[in-house]
Amino acid sequence: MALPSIDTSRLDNTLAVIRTLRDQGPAARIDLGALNGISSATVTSISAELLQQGLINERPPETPRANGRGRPKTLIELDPQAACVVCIKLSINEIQLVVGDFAGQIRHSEHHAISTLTLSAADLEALLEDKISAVCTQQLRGFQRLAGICLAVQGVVSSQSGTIIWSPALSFRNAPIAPRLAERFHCSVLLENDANCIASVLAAQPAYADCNNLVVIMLGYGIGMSVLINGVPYLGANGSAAEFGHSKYQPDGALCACGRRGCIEAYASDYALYREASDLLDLPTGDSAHPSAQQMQALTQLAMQGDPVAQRIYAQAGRALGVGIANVLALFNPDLVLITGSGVRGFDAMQAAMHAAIDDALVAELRGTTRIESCAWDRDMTCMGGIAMALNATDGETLLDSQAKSGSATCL
Amino acid sequence: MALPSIDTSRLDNTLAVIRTLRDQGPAARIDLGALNGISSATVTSISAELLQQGLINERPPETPRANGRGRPKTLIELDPQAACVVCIKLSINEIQLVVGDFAGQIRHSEHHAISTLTLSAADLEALLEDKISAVCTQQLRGFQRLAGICLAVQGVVSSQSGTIIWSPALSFRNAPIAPRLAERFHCSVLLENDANCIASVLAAQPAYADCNNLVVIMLGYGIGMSVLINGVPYLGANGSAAEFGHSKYQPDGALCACGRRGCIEAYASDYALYREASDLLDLPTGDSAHPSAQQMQALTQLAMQGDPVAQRIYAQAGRALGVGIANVLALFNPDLVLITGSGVRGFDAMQAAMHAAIDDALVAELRGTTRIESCAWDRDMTCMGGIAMALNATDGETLLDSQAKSGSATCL
DNA sequence: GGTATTTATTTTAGTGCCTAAAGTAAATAA
DNA sequence: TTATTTACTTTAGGCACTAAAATAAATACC
Repeated sequence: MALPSIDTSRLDNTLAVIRTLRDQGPAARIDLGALNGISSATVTSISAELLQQGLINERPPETPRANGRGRPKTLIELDPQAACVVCIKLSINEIQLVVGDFAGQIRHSEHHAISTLTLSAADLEALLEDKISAVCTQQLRGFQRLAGICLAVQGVVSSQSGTIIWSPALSFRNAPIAPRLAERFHCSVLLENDANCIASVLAAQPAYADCNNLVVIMLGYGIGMSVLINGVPYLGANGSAAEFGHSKYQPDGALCACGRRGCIEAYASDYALYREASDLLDLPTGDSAHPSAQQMQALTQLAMQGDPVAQRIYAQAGRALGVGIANVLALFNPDLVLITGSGVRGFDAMQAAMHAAIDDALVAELRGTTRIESCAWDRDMTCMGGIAMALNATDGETLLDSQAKSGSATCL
Repeated sequence: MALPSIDTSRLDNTLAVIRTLRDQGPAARIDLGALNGISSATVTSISAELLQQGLINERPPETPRANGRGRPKTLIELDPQAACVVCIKLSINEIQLVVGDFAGQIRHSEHHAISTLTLSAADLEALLEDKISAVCTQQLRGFQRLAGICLAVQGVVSSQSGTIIWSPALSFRNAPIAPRLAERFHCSVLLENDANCIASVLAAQPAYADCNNLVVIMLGYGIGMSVLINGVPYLGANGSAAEFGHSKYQPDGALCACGRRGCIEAYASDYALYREASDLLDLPTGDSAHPSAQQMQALTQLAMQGDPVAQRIYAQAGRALGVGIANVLALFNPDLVLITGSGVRGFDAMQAAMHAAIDDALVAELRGTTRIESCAWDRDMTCMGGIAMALNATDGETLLDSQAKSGSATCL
């Protein structure tokens, strides 16, 4: 039972104003009131505090006056320097570091090739500390504070305890990495599944704004999923919810990277497709258990050009994906299933078989009104989502902190 | 984005007091404060209003004084007469009507044998109106108001629109029944899936109180499921979430009542078990497509007594159930999966195969810490849950209503 | 039996947050 | 220059809460 609490309306309203400014950009007090269902008098009061705390700025009036008569609006905007967050994406053999400012804009991005599978837990911790320190020294001049760090990891993570339970990028398990970093950098550290980060970005797009139940499936080396219920990632009891890739297509079917048989991932992931294909087709040589983007590109192209063997392999993947999605529809009944990730490059070759499998598996009543769509992907989306989530998670702290020192400016 | 709202704390706190009294029985103001995180001064104020509105009563002090010194507690309790709700359970060839009072106690229960599959939508509406009217006339004397009606239905329902989308008990589809009844009886009508009602009852039990993510699987003629996330049933976009019975075991497998192939239900439901068994075993004659409790009892008994054919059939059902549960674990990662329903009578015969299938399907990291348990079932649980849900849903209205007439007593 | 002590409830005084309405500011239109 | 329009700020008042004081109703102790 939810405890009915003391009045938190001032905090709620202040956070709502900050988030509206972040999502929609500079806005007038009267509009902030309308958007958030509060009176403009209250916005005046809130914005006076935020100004005093240095979290927002008033925009100078535009010289070429906007349309309409009456007193012109005075726009307020987040002070980008008020805080910053760092997002680190950890994937197989690569880490990406991104810095975002208080207004949610990306300020800096860097990639590092690292053979992640050879790291020990201590190595990873040292590596991350090192990279984050370097970014702090080089990129965070002028920011009032480092509000938080988001670690976006492929695999199963426990956000609550900040533990990486199991990641395909790492050879060790159960690493409580977030508390370590939090202690080292004196800020809150958010540990997130990469699919949840991407889903948060997608959910913020106007085209998907009306989806209260959104499922995002990420095709790539592995297969990930995120379920957003009213915009919030569904995590389950210990963070291993939404493991679509390891739901079943065929009991006793193909071997999966997890060690079990018949997982969707064992049919429709990059490594599964390439495993099937490499014996039968003339494809670029290389580590066929960890196919590169070039290798996958070659395979996809064969299917697109009509090669029957490649087409058969993609159709099989589509069927597995379709049965998996049918289960997702039956169990989650989402408004929308969005398929993305680097693997969407081959989606056209899977699509027909996938839809056939879904129609075959479920009667219309259970398919419901769920839309199933694919969506373009780029590799920066994860960190954009991580930045947004880290800011959201730390706004309360930032507020408290700036109330405490209330104006006495200290820089990093 | 959630709109930060005007201050609803008085309403929240009042509802919290009412619910605490319903869940825990009579309580003192000071305890109500402690339980809900509000001051006893506030409870005094709230309870004064509720007394004036006739929703609660003060208990006379107990004559043999309780232990301890100091001023004795004055217990307040819900006035059972302040309101009542009716729950109707609609299942194959039977409807049950139950009356509950404002304190959540069952006051009356009746069963009617009805051949539900021959009803038209209009017939059903007329039937329900008739039965509810009769109950109102005979059973609701003395209650201040009929706060609401809960219709608990097997199958897919849209709670939002009050439409029965698809039920195995009915031969028609898409019946907007709830608005009709609401109009007829001038009260709010809640349409719920039967599994959600049962899950609500189970979730309220102290043994399962710490489960934020609870999955309840109902074995019976069909197979139903309810997912409770923080105590609230997860409904999905149009109410067809948690259709575990129609998630897949084997693409192109056994034929299901839904018309598709390979559903879990096509292996582990009563009709599936009996279909397999009736050709091979000497079982009571009768409609083997809709086996009775007696028929199922006979089949279960054979398996329990060691009949190898019956055991093989139950083991197969267990495997299907296991694969289905593995998918549920991968996708929902609940704290607890509770297996109940009339079909638990045969659970012992399925259990070993089920656990083997789960272990086979999922690595330990994905099985996580989920407990999988079975739990006894009785046929009144659905309506108990319906009563509880209806009361919860209508407390706000009851409050408003009694504020409006504020003391001027009118009886039904 | 009469006080002291303990515990529960009610009353009082004060705070925080919000809103509507009135007042002020800053523009354009006439 | 004045009227009108629109945005923002100030004022006055209300509601809900809490802490602390006051009151109530018991038991414990002498």
